Amino acid sequence: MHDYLSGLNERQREAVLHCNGPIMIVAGAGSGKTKVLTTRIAHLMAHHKVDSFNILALTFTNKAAKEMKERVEKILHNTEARNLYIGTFHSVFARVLRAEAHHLGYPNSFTIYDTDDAKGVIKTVVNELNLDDKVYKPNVVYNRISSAKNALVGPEEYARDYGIQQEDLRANRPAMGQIYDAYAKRCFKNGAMDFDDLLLNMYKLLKNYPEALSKYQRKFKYILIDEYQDTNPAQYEIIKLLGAMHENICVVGDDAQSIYSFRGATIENILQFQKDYDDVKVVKLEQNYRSSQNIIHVANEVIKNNKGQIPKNLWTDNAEGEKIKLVRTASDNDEGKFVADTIKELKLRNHISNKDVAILYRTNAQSRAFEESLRRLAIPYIIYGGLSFYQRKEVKDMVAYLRVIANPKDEEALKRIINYPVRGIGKTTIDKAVIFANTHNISMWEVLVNAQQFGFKSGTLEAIDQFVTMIKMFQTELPKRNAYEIAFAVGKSTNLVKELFNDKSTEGVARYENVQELLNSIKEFTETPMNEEDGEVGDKGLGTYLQQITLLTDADNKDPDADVVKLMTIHAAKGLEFPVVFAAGLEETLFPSAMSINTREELEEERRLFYVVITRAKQKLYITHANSRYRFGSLIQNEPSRFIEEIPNEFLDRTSAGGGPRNQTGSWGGGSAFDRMRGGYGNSAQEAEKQYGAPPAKKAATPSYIAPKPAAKTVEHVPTKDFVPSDTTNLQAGQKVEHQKFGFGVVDKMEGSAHNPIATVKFELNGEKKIMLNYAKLRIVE
DNA sequence: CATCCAGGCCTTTTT
DNA sequence: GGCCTGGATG
Repeated sequence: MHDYLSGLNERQREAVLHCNGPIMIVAGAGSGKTKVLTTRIAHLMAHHKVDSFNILALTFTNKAAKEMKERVEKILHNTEARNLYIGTFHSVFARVLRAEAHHLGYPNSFTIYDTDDAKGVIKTVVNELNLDDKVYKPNVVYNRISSAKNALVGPEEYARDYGIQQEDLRANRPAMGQIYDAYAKRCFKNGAMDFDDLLLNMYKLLKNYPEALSKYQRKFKYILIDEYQDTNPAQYEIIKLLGAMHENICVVGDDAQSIYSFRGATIENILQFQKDYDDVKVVKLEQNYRSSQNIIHVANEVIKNNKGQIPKNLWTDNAEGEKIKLVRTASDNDEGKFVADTIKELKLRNHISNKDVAILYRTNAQSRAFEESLRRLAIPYIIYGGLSFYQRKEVKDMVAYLRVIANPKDEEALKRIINYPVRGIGKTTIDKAVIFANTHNISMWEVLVNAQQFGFKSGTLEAIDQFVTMIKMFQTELPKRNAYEIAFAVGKSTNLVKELFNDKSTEGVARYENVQELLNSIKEFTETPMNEEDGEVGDKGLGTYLQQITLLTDADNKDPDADVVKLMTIHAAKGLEFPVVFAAGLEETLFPSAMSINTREELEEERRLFYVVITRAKQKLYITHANSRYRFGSLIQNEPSRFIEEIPNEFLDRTSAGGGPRNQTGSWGGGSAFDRMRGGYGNSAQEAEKQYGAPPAKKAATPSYIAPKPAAKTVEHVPTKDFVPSDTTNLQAGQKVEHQKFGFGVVDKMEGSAHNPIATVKFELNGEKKIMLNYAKLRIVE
């Protein structure tokens, strides 16, 4: 008997001990599924002597993957776990595709486009197809293409599908298929895959290249999948192909926690799994080890309102616990204050640490009020979500250089840096280069390399030549140097780092620090040992690094153990647990979202989301909602969420804060926070000021005695019919000139350098203007 | 060619 | 309330 088995309950042990054949573990919230998964992996290795190289575990987030790996290591007391293939679908497939790229015609240093890059490509092709970008908004198009890919519908299938055509026609977007096709072709030409391509191409690889299929089928003898309820059809088909040889597939999921249908996830996968294999073992984990009885009761009551679930009965041995506190506040700011005050109270009286607390909400925009109130009480916090470190402008700029060096076909990256820092290759030149590239069916990079054949002006040509020479220089260094050395050299010779260093504004300093941090991260990457395998390009090279960082999220850079209050969306909180949870913004139109109340399916997903947030809490759960809040800059009134009514009254402890009548303070911490906040609508601002001090200075309002600056209206001038700009190199004071917009005038004086001459012109209709001759077009009249 | 500002548009949720 | 885009301007 292995001692790691002793901590398991009967069902859990059953799931761990089952070795060969398909198994589905229906794991309720907090029922120890990670424990089961990790123990199962450990058991396969320790007991069944399965080689760690032959186990594949797919997770939903990098965080989950990392945790799983660490826990297996802990159980086994050795470093064998390092060889496991554990990662997100996206990162594991990226790794495979890197090794097999040649089959699909991609370079193995293919770029992975994040959402912004992808939308950039969409903008480009919509433009090139002369379509209206108001109709074909990048967001809309991106989502449509993404859904298609997640359902394994390629551009050809898309064009052929009658139903899809009808949908697009009805939506007044008949050219969607055309855009999809152009987009896919452009990405391929750029040597780039978007997130969804990682799935789609993985599927194509396994489907169309039997030798690749059998290679990975033989490699992955055991496959485990976490958060199975959130997989989409593409992922499903890939798993089916990969597992077809051994059928040792273990999926773990909870239909009640399926919250990613907007990403193409479908619960169907759970039902289909049982149909696809004859002898699926099903194990239900129903005992919850996380939460108090009250919390579990409430969760069960809520989810009961959904139709058609896998029947299960989540129960717990834990203590009854406290009631759920339901708190109404007057405004979103009061909600913030209430939460911050309560946290302070809990720390004081209940010895709760910052890190025990999470504030969870439906939309990222809700974080603002909490940030402000936490800052006022000096409670340290961290926000998950929002921009990943690698999506910040300055970091992305630097990364774009590296991308171009690793994959010069990457047009998005190329466009980003070709004139950054400014080197005189402007929009006109870029547009021209792209058009040349399209008409000659070569990459933009190739146009630049052969620029002299395309008739650029000599100045531009020189700038292009310098740029090309620099990139080429780095490319020759590529085989000899590691990612860090290259990155460091890029920072130096582009002056990028220096430029940021010289910017002493607050943001400038932050930007400089971010780039330094980027360099550190690259260094760390090059110094961390990594398991390499035959046939893999897994090296310390730049390409590997770049592919990896695109798949990192914001959460991956944060220390999960830091003693800070955590703020995040409910989606981001999936799989996590906290002693104290604030579920905020339980209001109609916000939660459930106004976008998701039109069909039963949508509403049920919102309810599952509510279920998820409830079951994150171990001991204390607060549900808050505000009477009114700011949205899009204007104040709106919200009814309490319909989900609140689904909680039986006996589990609730109702209170209001920051206005309205006060009921009872309940059994928690004396309620002094409420006493201080009984301000009500009218004076809550003043009350707050007394408590917290004056709010941070707002931008000073324009004093009323200063008249608003009258906009200097330009008197319209219609240029002479055959307006042709003159050569103004030798323009002298006293000459009469015509300006396209300002009309006729006389040159008053000449200043500026020969490089950048500036003429002061007195116009007949528009007064005196300084005209930069390099840019403005003047016709010399006499 | 680059920068600044006004006005439009937005918000689900994420690898 | 904040971000991005596009037009005006030097």
